[in-house]
Amino acid sequence: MGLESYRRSVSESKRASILSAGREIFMKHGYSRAAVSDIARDADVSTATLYKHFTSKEELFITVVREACSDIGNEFADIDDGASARAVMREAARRYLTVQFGNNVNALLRIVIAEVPTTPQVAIDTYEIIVMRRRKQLVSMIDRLVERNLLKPHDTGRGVDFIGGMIKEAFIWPALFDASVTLPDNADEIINEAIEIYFCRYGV
Amino acid sequence: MGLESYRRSVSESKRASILSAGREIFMKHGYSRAAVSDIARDADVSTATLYKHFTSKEELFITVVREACSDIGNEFADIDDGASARAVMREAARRYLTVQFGNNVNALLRIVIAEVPTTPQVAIDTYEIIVMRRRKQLVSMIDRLVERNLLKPHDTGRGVDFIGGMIKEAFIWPALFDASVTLPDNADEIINEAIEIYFCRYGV
Amino acid sequence: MGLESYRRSVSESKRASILSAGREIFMKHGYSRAAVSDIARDADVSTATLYKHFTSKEELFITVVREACSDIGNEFADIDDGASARAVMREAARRYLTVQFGNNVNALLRIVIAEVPTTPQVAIDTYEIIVMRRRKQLVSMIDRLVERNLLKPHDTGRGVDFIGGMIKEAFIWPALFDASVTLPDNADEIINEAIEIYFCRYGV
Amino acid sequence: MGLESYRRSVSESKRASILSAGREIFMKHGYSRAAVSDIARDADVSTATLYKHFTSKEELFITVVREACSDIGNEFADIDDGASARAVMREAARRYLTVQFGNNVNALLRIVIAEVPTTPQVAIDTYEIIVMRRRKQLVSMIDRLVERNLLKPHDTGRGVDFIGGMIKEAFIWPALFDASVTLPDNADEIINEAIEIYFCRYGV
DNA sequence: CATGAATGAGTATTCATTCAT
DNA sequence: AATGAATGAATACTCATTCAT
Repeated sequence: MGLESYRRSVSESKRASILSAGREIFMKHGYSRAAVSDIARDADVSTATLYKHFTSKEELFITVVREACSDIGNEFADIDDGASARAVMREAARRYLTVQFGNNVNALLRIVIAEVPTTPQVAIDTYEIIVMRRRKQLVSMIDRLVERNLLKPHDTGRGVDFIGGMIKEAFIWPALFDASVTLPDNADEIINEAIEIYFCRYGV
Repeated sequence: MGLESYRRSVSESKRASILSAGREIFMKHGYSRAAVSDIARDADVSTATLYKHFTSKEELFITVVREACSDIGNEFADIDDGASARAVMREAARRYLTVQFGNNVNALLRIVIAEVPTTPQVAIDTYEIIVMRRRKQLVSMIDRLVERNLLKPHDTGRGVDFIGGMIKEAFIWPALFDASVTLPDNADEIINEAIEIYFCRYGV
Repeated sequence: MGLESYRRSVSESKRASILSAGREIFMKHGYSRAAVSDIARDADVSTATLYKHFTSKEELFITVVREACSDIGNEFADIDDGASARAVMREAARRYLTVQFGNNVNALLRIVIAEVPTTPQVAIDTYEIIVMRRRKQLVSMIDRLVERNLLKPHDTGRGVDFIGGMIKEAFIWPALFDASVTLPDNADEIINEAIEIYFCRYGV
Repeated sequence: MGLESYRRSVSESKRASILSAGREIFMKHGYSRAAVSDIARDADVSTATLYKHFTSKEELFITVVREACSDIGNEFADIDDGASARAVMREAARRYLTVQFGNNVNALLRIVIAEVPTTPQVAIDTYEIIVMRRRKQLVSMIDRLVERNLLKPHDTGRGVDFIGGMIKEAFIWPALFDASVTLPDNADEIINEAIEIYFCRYGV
């Protein structure tokens, strides 16, 4: 029993180090140019062991992406929903960007997008997590603002798309094309203006 | 002389067919998985001929991207700038999306983004064309609406980013992750609402 | 442990067969026309395995040359240094030629010389082994003859060059230009005359 | 007639410039790595024209070698044969080395040697010119010294081989393995000592 | 369970030679 | 006669995956 659990924990730790090495290598070189043998080396396991844990490079990649995305969507969980509407939305935007840039999600997005022609499902799944899961959280957040009569009743799903689009255009889109792009200094200013636009239309 | 011009025309036509085949293959398989030999075969030339025209796979790819982008930015040229502000903006949005989906620019964007880690300059250049060149056209378009007193004076550059972001979020972003995505039926509806939001804030 | 040593022995044997096949192919076709894939085939390994053992064609070639030269310089070790001066020198000349023709060193020299413009260091290194290492042995051999008062004191380094040159001119030089040249029947006669010349000048 | 001779002269000049370019490129890169198209470019002709003059790369190479060797053997023609034996031999050695190093014959020799496995006849022919033709001249030169009773009667052919070997060992052999080797400063000293050795044995 | 050696199926690129004009 | 575009065959090297121990 003890032996078995020891083995399992060793195995788990190997799996984790493979995933970590995989994440690093995939981010650095993209999918095609990432070499499985490099990942195995960096994870201090043999390629055979790697293949015991993941049946193919593709599966490894998918798992890396999933793990990397696992936190996404929870970043809005504990936002103070008693605050002013503007404060709630500002906080949401900040957390969104913090996760996106802090976890280097952009680098992963790039690779996922790159693999659309060859493994379309990965990209679709990732979109589901990266965009739709967050969207759901944000929609219910906005819905609560409507309930509190801080916003007019409106199509809040579409509303989230609109304000999300404004934020993405300013911060994510440039970062997608240039790995060296970081959050600009005037981020708050842009966020605030986007929120004002939103309130112009949907504020009470 | 006749010989020379004959040769040039043959050569031009080969070059064109290489570019066309390259475009197709790159779009279908992405950069890394596209085989130069496949491109040559589809273009009905030998690989050696291909290499006479383009010194490397990378150069071929860059040229494909450039040609595909050559029209971009001109799509707004002849918009009737005497029309109503809403009409002008609606027309611009439509043309933007028509070019984007009609020329399958999204597929190229995917590949360009994929190559950010290995050939960053290509992505940066492409961003310049795809985003900045259009942005400039759109900004001067909006500026004219301001001049005509149809919009309040405002930071029109940032304005273009905002409305562009709203449009992209709804149409381009999903298409980036899923090659089968097309323009939805309710496109006009979304476009109109985005424009209304814009007018709420910046309309007279 | 058993596994490891088994693996090592398999690996060693593959390495050896690659070197042997490489030597044969290089000798038959020269460096440029030797195909790595042919070497792999003859060695009964895949090209990938070959590249596990040697990182490039060049490295394989260098190793082939080194192995082929590994004996060189030792051929004079156990010459009876109590014999007459003429006998000692005759024996040295014979052994020199035996190694040179027996191991087909001439064929390797050809290839090394061929690669002077592209990989100069290989040739310089090989010269060091083929010429200088032997020279050192021979010089100390002659020095002992001087010590024994069988030869007058003289610049023995230059002396070795002179007698070596006479031998090479007669046997090696023609073999360098014609792969079918072998040791002629009257070799001894020529060797003896060269030695006589030497004694005329440097004998007591 | 005038037209025809004009054409012939143009053709001759093209041929000459191909040979000259070929010589340069072959010397710089060796045979295998020399590109026919580069030679054509440097000679300012099309590849097709090149192939009108020479049916193959090999034939071009052979011709280059032949032309480069055409002067060889004549360098001893006008040596003052009334001078002292030592002076005659010293002068011959000097001229030999001047031609060898001045015309960069060593570089050509390298390539010829390199091609022994693939085109053996070229090397054999070249050996005939480089070694045997000169040998004949030198033998008759030595014979005259014997006639003049400045040297004892002896096998002058073998004698030339011996003294030639001593010279080659000191100067040519190192240059063969290292393109940067030039004639050393103490060349005369070595030449003189070789000649002394010769006189020890064959002088009157 | 873990290994690392082995592989087969690719891939980009080059070059001597030919051929239509 | 001269051209230069075109080619087919070749070649060094890579990598995801498997398998004997």
